[in-house]
Amino acid sequence: MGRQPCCDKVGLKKGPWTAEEDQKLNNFILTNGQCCWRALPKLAGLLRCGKSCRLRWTNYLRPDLKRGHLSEYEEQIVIDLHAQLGNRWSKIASHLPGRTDNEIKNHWNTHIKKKLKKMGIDPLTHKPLQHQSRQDKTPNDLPETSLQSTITEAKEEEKNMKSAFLDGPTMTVLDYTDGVPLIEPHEILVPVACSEPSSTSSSCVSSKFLEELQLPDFDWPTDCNTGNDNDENFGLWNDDFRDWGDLLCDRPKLGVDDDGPLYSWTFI
DNA sequence: AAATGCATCAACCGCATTGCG
DNA sequence: CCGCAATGCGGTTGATGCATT
Repeated sequence: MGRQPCCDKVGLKKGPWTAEEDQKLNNFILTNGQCCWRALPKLAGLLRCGKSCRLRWTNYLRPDLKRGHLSEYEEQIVIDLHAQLGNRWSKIASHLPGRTDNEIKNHWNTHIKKKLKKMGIDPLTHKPLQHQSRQDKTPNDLPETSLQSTITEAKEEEKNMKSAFLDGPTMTVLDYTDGVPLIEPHEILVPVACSEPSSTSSSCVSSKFLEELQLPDFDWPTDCNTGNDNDENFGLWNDDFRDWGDLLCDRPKLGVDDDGPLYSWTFI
């Protein structure tokens, strides 16, 4: 016996919503508020299932929704949060007022993923692609019996990475969620080098890190280090290393969720 | 101008989680 | 504590429009 369908689908409409349906849903919710989604279609005179109505409302009709593409600033927040939370889109969306989980998920898959790959960063792990050759293997590529040794190898590799980064930025991987490392803010260690804490020259710091990391050759966007939060074109490294104090002890807090405070951080 | 490929995003599907009796 | 219903969430699909050949 299979699972019961979420709603009686016989006679229910599917596919794109019409303007008339939108109006009915909108009017009903604005008049009555969001109540039981399952009963709503009938009450609002819609031939849709409750789930479909909820989705349409949360992703499209809600009056507080922002329209248009995510700004560079929002994109940076998404990247930071994804590094900490993984594919928990609703959690990520909760930190971006007016944006929906669906919208962020779509934007991630169509834009940010490509952007990160282009920059030599694995969008899944947020690590430089150079270190991903082994991890790129899917479980299907490996015999089941090698699982334990794979874990050991992964740990070994993590250790090696730490050593490799000894003179550069160091990150301790505490845990993984959906293949994404979770780190604590205090675990992000950056060497005191090159720049005075008060220095505004983030490019100096970043370029030194890049040299030391010996990343594969690729063209870094020229607008990566404009060092101006108001700059529409600021890139991944923008301002993140302007103030060493921030990195070493007091990273900007994005918010708080069930798991504790969320901090903005950038992996180099 | 037509065919094809690609990118985008709204919407669907099914599993997970939550709340309630 | 258990079972069921309702809701939430993330992965995936498919329609659409634009770009390229």
